[in-house]
Amino acid sequence: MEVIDKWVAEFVIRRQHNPRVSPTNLLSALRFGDSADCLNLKVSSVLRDLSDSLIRGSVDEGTLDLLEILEKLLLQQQRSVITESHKSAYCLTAAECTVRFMWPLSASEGLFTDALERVWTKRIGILKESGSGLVSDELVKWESDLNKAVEDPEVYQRIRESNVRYTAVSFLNQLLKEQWEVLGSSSIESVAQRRLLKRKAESNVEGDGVRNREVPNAVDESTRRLKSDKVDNANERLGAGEGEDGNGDSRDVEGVGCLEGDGIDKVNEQLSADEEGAMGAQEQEHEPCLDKGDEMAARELKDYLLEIQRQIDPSTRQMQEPNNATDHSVDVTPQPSRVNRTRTSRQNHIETPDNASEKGSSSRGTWSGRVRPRLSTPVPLNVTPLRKVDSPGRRPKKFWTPEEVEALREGVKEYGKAWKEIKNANPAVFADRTEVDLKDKWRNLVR
DNA sequence: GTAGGGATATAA
DNA sequence: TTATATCCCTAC
Repeated sequence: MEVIDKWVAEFVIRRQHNPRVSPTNLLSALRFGDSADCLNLKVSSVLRDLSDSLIRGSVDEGTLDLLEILEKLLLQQQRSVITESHKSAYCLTAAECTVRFMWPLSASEGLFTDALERVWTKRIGILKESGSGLVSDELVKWESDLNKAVEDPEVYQRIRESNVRYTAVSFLNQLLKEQWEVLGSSSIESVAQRRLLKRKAESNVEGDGVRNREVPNAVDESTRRLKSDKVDNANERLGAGEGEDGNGDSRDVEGVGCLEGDGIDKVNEQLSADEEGAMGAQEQEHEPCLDKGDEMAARELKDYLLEIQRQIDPSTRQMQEPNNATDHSVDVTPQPSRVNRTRTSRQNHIETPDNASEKGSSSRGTWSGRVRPRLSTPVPLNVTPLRKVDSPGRRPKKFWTPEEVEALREGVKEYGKAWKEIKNANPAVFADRTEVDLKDKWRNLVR
């Protein structure tokens, strides 16, 4: 069952931000060891935490912790070269952790010198002693400039007015994109894709008896690696899309990368493309290696996860709503089998309560071409709420984006605490914010 | 229009 | 239970 445990953990960690699931806690709860075969899982966990931090708009010393942990994990994976995006993300995040305390007009006031000591002298001092690859020339230059800022008001002002946060977020996003691509698709999704491809191939054989011979695609390769890994449990590796040299196949990355793109929808696109051809010869050769029981269990687990997610997780449903303010939202809505849907319905489909219930009703039939495990239909409780929960008069909670925070800081610098003027000066940025929101946020920022 | 306290939701 | 972020209400 250990294999299935890992598949589920990997799948849950890699899916869209879920405030109910902490990747770190999940790994701890499932009590995976520190063996090398769990490294990909741990890397996924750190990337998920980083991604969640960015979704929350957090670029802080917790981000530095995650970047340091990521470096250690990558080194354990024998990836001896730390990428430039990793170095730059760390450098700019460290800078942001200091610059954020530069709001007083001079270095002698506020918490700037405290932050300088905490982040650069202590934290980065330890990094230097350990010979960390995160200590770059850029980092050393920033350290020098920030130390100069303590004595030189001009340097202080120059750094104070720079938009470090934006650059830090850009590098963090770049780092996440690169690392997710290296990890490739999750094990469960790889097996699910392969199963669907196989079914399609079988139907082609039954239909016309002619098979096109085609070079096995990245999905096949992922599955092959997964299956061979299963045979050799001691060396089992997750992240089936990763190549032997750590560089994922480009087609795999683009078509099957499951997180920061369109998730499962991209998987379907990959399937769509592959379905135009037929299964390659190697596909047949590898088939006997995978235990049927595990294969079916993996598929059922995936179905369960998606269904449970859709049925009981309001936060996820909110993520799936169109026009969500969060750019990072990923559509993980289970798509009906291509056999049962048209291209236009897929391309033009917009999630609404009506068609959501329509999907619910279809759960009694087949999904992805097979019988889906039944879940009892949730019955709304007919009780009087003890207190209001998001009453009609209350706006939905909307977290501040880095752009809004930056605009607010700039506004305070220019107009002081004239919230109305700040809002009017940035009508586009603060379109969804009242002047009271600005005041509340500023109160929160200076706490 | 702004400040401050309270209510609510969520994560640790 | 506590801390934090966001939203709401009300006094000035």
